[in-house]
Amino acid sequence: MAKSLPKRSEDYSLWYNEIVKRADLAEHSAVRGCMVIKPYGYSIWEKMQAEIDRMFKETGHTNAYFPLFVPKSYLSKEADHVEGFAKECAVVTHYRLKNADDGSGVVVDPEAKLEEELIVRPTSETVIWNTYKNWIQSYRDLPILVNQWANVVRWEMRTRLFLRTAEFLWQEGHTAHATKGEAEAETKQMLDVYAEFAECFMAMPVIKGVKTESERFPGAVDTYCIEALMQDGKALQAGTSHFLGQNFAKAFDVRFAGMDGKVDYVWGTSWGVSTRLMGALIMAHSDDQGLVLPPKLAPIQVVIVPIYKTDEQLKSIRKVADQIRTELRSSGISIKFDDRDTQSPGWKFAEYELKGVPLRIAIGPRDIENGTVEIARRDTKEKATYQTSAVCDAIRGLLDEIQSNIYRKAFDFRSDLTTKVNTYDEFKEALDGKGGFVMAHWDGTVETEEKIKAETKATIRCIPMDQEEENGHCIYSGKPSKGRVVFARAY
RNA sequence: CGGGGCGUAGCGCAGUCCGGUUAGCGUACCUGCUUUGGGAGCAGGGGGUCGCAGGUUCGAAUCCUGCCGCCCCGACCA
Repeated sequence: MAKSLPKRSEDYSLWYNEIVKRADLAEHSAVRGCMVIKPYGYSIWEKMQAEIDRMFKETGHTNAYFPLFVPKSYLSKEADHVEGFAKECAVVTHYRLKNADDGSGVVVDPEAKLEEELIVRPTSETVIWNTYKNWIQSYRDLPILVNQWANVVRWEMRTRLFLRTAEFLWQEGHTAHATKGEAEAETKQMLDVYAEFAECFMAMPVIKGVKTESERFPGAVDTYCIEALMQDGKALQAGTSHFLGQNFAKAFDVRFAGMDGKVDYVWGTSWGVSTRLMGALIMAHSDDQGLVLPPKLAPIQVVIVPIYKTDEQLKSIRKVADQIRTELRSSGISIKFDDRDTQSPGWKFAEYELKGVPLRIAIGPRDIENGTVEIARRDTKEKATYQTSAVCDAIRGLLDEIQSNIYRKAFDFRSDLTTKVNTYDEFKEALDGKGGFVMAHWDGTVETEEKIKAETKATIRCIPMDQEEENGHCIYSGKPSKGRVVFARAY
C-alpha cells in the first residue's frame, strides 16, 4: 500500500520528477515543455518571491512591468545578444484566426500577417533599454533601479520541470548608471542579495563567482553567478547578475549629459533568478520520503494531526490544538490543524512528510490524558513528547534548528564533494568518482575549457570571488595559473 | 535534431507478438458498516469515442498505412 518514491540512489532523475508530481508542486501541461505550477508549488514560489522582493526594495529597487512582445528588430541591435537567443525564440507572425473553409476548425488568417514579427521575450534587455532611452537625458535621471516579475519563453530543446521549462517565471532587474564603478557595484550587490537569499532562506550554500567568457550572458561584459551543488553531485546555476558595460546603451543609443556637460553612454546591469530556484530547493534537501523544506520557505510550517475515536476525544484535542494554533500564529508561524475525518492519521503523516512540512504535532487521547503532545521533525524524523505548556517555545526553537540543520547538512555535503586536484587524471577521477565541485588550475583560455568540456562534460562553473592566490599549473595544458577555478558537471 | 519509450477509466498499468464472448487489474471515486498512535478492512457500486484518420476482415485495442502528441536519454542551452 505504501506509495514510496523512487530512491535517489537508484535513479536521481526519476526521483526528482516523481517528487515534483507527488508533492503536488507541478505537472506537465498539454503544451510541450511547459508546466502547470500547482497551488502547493506556487505557494512556495510566492514565499520565495516575497523575500526576494523585500530584499530588492531594501536595496532601493522598485517594480515595473514591460511588454511580453519584443519587435524582432530590437533583438538584433546587440550582436552577441541576438546570437545567444535567436535559436530559442517563439515568434508571433499573425494576429487573427478564422474558421477553416472545410469546417475543420480555426486556421491562421493569412490576411492578418504582422508587418514586423514579434518575439515572445526570452529576456527583456532590448525592450527595456529601448524604453530607458526615453527616460534618460541627464545624470539627474540616474540611476534607474527597476525590477520586473514576469514570464519569459525560451524554446529549449529539452526541458525538465522547474529546472528548464519553455516558459518560466522569474524576476529580471535592469539598472542604469552614470558610472562604470556604480554599475559594477550594483552587479555585485545583487549577487550578494541572491547569495544571502539562497543561504539564509533556502538553506542552500552557494559559491559566488564570475563566469568565464564562454559561459557569459550574451551581451554582458561580465556575468557573476551563484552556483549550488545538488545531491547527485551536479552543479546548478541558481542566479546570475550581469555587468552590461555600455553594450546595451550603445545598441539603443542611451546617452546622458554628465555634471561636466559631457555626453556619454549609460552603464547597465541586469540580474535574475527564476522558478529554477524551486528545482534547486527540491534537490538541495529532499529525501526518499519526499520534500524537505526550510522552515523559512515552507507554506505550512507546522501541522497538527488529531488522533481520535470519539467526538468527545476530538473535542478535547481541538481545545488543545486551538490554543497552540492561536499562540503560534501570533508569533507569525503558519500552522494548520488537519481535522479532516476523511483521511486516517497514518495517511496524513505520510502526506505531510511528502510535502515537506517541517514539524508535525500529533495529539491523541493518550496525550490529552498526560497533558502532552508528540512533535515530529521532518528533517531528522525524530519524534519527542512535550508538555503541552512547553509546546510553543519548543516549536519556535525547533523551526530555527531545522533551518540551520539543513543548511549545515547541505554545507557538509558540499564540503565532502569539493575536491582539489592537481592533475588531469585526478580531475577525471574526482568527476567520475564522487562528482561535485572540482577545484583545479586552468590556463584561462577558451580552448582548454572547451577541450575539457568535450572530454569530460565538466564545465567551469565560475572563477570564485574568494579565490585564493596560488601558483600552479593548468591541469590540461600545464601552463601557469594563479588560482583554482570551480569545475563540475552541471544541470 | 539523433536514439529509446509511451498513448487503453482521474492516475498508474496489463492485454497487442498469435484478431474472436460483455476490454481487465491496482489505485482513486460513490454508498454502507466496522475502523483511526505510520498511507485501514469488508461488502456493494459508478466510470472507457482503447491518441487521431483511413484500410484489411464475418469480426480490430490487437494486423497494415499515414498522421498527431507526450515522456526519457543524448546533442544544445541565460
